[in-house]
Amino acid sequence: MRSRADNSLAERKRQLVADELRDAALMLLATKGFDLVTVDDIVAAAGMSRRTFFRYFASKEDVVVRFLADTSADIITELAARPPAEPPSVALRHALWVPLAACNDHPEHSERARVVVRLILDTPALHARWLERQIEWRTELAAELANRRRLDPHTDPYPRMAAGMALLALDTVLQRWQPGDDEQHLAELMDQAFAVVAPALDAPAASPAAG
Amino acid sequence: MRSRADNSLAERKRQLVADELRDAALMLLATKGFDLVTVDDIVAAAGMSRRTFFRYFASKEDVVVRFLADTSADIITELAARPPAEPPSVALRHALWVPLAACNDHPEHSERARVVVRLILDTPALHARWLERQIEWRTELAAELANRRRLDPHTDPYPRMAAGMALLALDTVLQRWQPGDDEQHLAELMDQAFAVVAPALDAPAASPAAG
DNA sequence: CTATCGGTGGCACTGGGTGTCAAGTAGTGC
DNA sequence: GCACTACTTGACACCCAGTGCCACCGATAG
Repeated sequence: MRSRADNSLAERKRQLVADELRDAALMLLATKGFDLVTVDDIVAAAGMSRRTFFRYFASKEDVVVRFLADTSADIITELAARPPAEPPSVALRHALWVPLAACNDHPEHSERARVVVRLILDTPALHARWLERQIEWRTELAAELANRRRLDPHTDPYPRMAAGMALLALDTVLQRWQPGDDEQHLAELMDQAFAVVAPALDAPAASPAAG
Repeated sequence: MRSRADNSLAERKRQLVADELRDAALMLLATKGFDLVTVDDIVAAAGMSRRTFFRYFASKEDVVVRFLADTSADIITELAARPPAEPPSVALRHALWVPLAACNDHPEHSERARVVVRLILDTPALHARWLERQIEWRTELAAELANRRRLDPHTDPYPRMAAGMALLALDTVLQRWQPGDDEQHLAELMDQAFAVVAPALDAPAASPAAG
């Protein structure tokens, strides 16, 4: 029995089909708008059947959101790899930078990523799915933060809120991402966003009975 | 021509129909789960036609989310009514308390609100719509915060992020809302959540060139 | 050559959501 | 009583997203 994650011929063929569908979908959706493109339009452009599309993507939203989410899955492992003594704001800033750095590695990929970000932020249905995905990251980041500070994630609100603030910073950067921005400008936006939340991220542990 | 917001007989009849649909929907959805109940089930329980349901609610999600969102619409006016000299953390805490206070005014309403909150947090589709609604509040809160501090919301990330942190605090409270909690316990949760974000909310204005 | 296995397409079906139209129900003026 | 108007409702047809099912096809193993 072959694993699903190996590099066999079958697996590469699957990846090829997925890429073809994704490219056709992103091209159509970005140009014509999300709700003006049907799945039939996408599969017609990709030369495949409607049924095949749903074997590779759970929904029409999924093909868009996953394009960004896949590159963002490494933020948790990056946070876990940061030195334990590092202040939370610094560790989180490095972790959240991973997906942006991945985008900037290839300029043409970066440009398409920016267009997809715009599409997501401007389409309510996509924005909702995007936030839904962020909820998962928030939970995982919170678990890692709780582990770092030896806090109980069920009684202490800090880990979950710190993770939420970090993702809020990412959201702010994406919101302000302009067409001409290079990697350095993106880094500046990131620094500005984290400068806002850093006082809360790095604040000493609050007294539990603050009421 | 009559206004849509007046208290005419026709308007009260409309409200009656909307309440009937909402009650039937919430009862079914909360007990059987969101995706195990069809719109046909709801309208059958309410004794109305499928078409009528969609005249009163934009979607199956809408009937659930609006139940909470309607009581939460006043947070912006409350923020605008707070004294200008008040620190952002205090003003926002008071604004975000409005919907929770509205819930606690009537215990039986509060109990149903808690059940609906659970339903939303546990149903991905509903959670996504809920966050989507929060984005609107964030934008309005950000505008009000920018107005308070004489900041340009297009160049300064603070207003939008401060609004996001406040909503993050609300989310944290809702997440930790337990069956037996009275108003005082809810206030404590709120204080704990705002204690985490307060250092960022009330931090002095950062230098624009923080990169 | 055949059995099997993974991928594919066709097809029917459920369910959310919309446009349209005929019918019913008030209120108003005559 | 009658016509006119405004508003609401239900029924029907329709579009589209998403799923279950089955037949088919190509590659590979025996």
